[in-house]
Amino acid sequence: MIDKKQLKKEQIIQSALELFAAKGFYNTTIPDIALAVKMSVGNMYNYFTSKDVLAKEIIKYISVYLGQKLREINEEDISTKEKTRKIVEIYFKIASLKPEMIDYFLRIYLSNREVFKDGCEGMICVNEFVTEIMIYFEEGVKCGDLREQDFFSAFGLFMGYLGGMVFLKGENILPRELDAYIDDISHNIYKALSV
Amino acid sequence: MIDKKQLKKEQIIQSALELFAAKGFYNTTIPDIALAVKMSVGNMYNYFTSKDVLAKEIIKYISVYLGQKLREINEEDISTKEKTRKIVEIYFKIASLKPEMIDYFLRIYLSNREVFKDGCEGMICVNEFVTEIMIYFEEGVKCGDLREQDFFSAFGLFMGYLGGMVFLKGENILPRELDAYIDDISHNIYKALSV
Amino acid sequence: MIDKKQLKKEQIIQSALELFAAKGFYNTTIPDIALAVKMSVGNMYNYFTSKDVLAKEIIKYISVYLGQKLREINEEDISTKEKTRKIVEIYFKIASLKPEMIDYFLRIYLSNREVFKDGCEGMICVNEFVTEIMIYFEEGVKCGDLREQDFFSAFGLFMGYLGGMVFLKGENILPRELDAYIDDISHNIYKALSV
Amino acid sequence: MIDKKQLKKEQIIQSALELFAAKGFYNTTIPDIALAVKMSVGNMYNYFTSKDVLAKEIIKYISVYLGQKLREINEEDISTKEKTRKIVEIYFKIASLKPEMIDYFLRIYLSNREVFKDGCEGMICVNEFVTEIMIYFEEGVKCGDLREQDFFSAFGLFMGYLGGMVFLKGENILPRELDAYIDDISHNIYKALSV
DNA sequence: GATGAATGAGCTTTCATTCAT
DNA sequence: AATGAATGAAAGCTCATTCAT
Repeated sequence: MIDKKQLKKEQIIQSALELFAAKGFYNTTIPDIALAVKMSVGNMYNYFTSKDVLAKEIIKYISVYLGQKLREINEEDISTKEKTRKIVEIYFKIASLKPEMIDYFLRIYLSNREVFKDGCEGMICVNEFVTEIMIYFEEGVKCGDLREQDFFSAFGLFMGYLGGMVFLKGENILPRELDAYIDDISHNIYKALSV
Repeated sequence: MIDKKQLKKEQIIQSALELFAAKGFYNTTIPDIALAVKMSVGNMYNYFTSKDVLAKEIIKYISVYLGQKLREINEEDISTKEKTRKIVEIYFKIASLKPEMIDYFLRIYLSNREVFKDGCEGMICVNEFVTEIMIYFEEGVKCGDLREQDFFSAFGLFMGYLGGMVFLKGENILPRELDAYIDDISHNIYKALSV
Repeated sequence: MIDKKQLKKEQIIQSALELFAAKGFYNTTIPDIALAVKMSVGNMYNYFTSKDVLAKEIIKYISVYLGQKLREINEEDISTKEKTRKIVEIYFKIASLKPEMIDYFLRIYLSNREVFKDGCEGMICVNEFVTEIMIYFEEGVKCGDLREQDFFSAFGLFMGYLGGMVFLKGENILPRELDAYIDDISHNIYKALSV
Repeated sequence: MIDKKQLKKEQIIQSALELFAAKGFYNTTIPDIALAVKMSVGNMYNYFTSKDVLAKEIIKYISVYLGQKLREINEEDISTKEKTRKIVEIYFKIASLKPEMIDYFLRIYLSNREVFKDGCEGMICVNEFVTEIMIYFEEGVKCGDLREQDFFSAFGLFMGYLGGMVFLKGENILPRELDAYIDDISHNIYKALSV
């Protein structure tokens, strides 16, 4: 019983995620989502008390997903340089295979402050994801690979860079596929952060 | 006479820019803007044929403004390293003094594709700005300071990084002022891009 | 359930028909209609996707209604002369008892081309009605009562004449009631069309 | 001086007539008309105190024009039968050469009661035109060609028929040109009205 | 849990008319 | 006479949310 409800919830999250990422938060209506999940509009509200709440649950869902992927890399016994590359790889892989996730992160979560204002202050809703980047960075520093510096500067570099590239890709501005940039980008990042 | 109309237009652009950046495109209404310019709703449409058109004029206005600032740096007779630092400085300075400009760029222009779809394809509406970054990069390569690589990879690094930092600042996540990061960031960028 | 929705739809059609006929298409607002049906504005759009669509459904509704009345006359086993008179009679009867129908036909449907342009090309939306006039005419020709001539010439005479009279009545120009003209008019029409 | 103003007025009437006939009363704006006359919106109001007043002046202008054409026929020394034909001919000729006039009559004047309600009661604004039809009819009766009957019945036949044909033509429903129907129609009308 | 009709506030846009110049 | 910026009321339509069933 309880599992069934959880399952429905995740179906809604997945469909809403795709629609929000594709059309934007304000251009996606609850009826749109209900249609996609093949559920009545009214019933949607038995699972999420409002559109905003749904949006917040989605970003948490994404954070957990991405955090999990990063954790797997962090747990590997490889050099910081290799980790750096693997993170770039997985980020671009997700951007290719599940573009709605990265898109949601960049275009919905980062850009609609008013929606996430209450309940996602600071990094509450992307906690799992940020934590893994933090671990990557701190371990890199600890083992002497990375230069000690303000974490946020490193975080901004890493995430801003990757996000920027996905943005450019989304605008059809990049002349090549994302994968083609993996070498350049991981090289640049490691070069910037290393001692 | 003709000047007066142009002046009013710029007043609208400035007010709308602030409101859009502060509250988002869909949460800013034409009546909101009209109120801010002390003008009737109907009269707004004598200056801009639609809300979308206004949004597009704003991004062009910003692009010209930022482009001009960057051009001044590009025209200085200084090393690439110094230019890199000056660009970071000016970007953060604008983000502090006219935060609505960078916010508009990041949260309105980059995130509401549907609004800018027609008329701002590719980089049409941010042309002036991008061009200057391109000049910075190509001259850096030419004089042997920067490593030759795909421009977009370099562009993504530079702009993604700076944008990311402003985002973090906007979320009140950064423990220090933006200025405090200038050293780290310009160092990181130059290190990443240099030969 | 399904019947209930259909019923509401017809209530809207009836109320809108009356309002459009009385005040014109552009002077009747959706709020006006909603008020008349005691329904919220928003809910109106659960029944008709736009004001134009509503207008088109109304003309089809009228066409079916009038067509049905004419079919009953066509199916009677009487002379063409008698049929002619009965058609004039029923037309004037409807113009008296349900004046909104004829008014809608003459003043809304015929006069607002732009509204009916898409979806009511040619005679699509008044098909049932025109068909019966065609049957009346062709049978009259076949049995030797009516002169063979271009159908549209006969149609224009019949419908233009009746419409013209209702117009004059509507303008309070006619000195007598419509019924008082039945003899003259059916005589004139039959005289004009007969061999 | 006074002539110049009168001239401008007629230019406005002509342009407005075309626009109203083509796009309808409510879809033609004062700016539209001003543009067509190459005059400022504000100045329009020095010639006509309101859009409604303009519409009324136009119908009077048309009535005078059509009345004049009919008077010429009425003054000819020909049989009623020939007059009937000539009236049909001139009506169709105008419908071909100056379609905006007949269209205005049928689609603007007859269909937008609310606009002409005050100031064009009864037949005030189409007086010249109706008068000539009346003269045609009464002279026809006097000389023994036409059957004595209620004038409005005859008027409705004549005008309803001709208007109906032009309507059908306007809807692209008629398979042939209007001229091709002149024989049939004048025959039908004369047959209907003659003794 | 499930349905979808119902609500109503709110949005963008239009336009006849006015008025300062 | 002439201009066209300015006004502001009102329109069509949307949509998050509620609620009777």
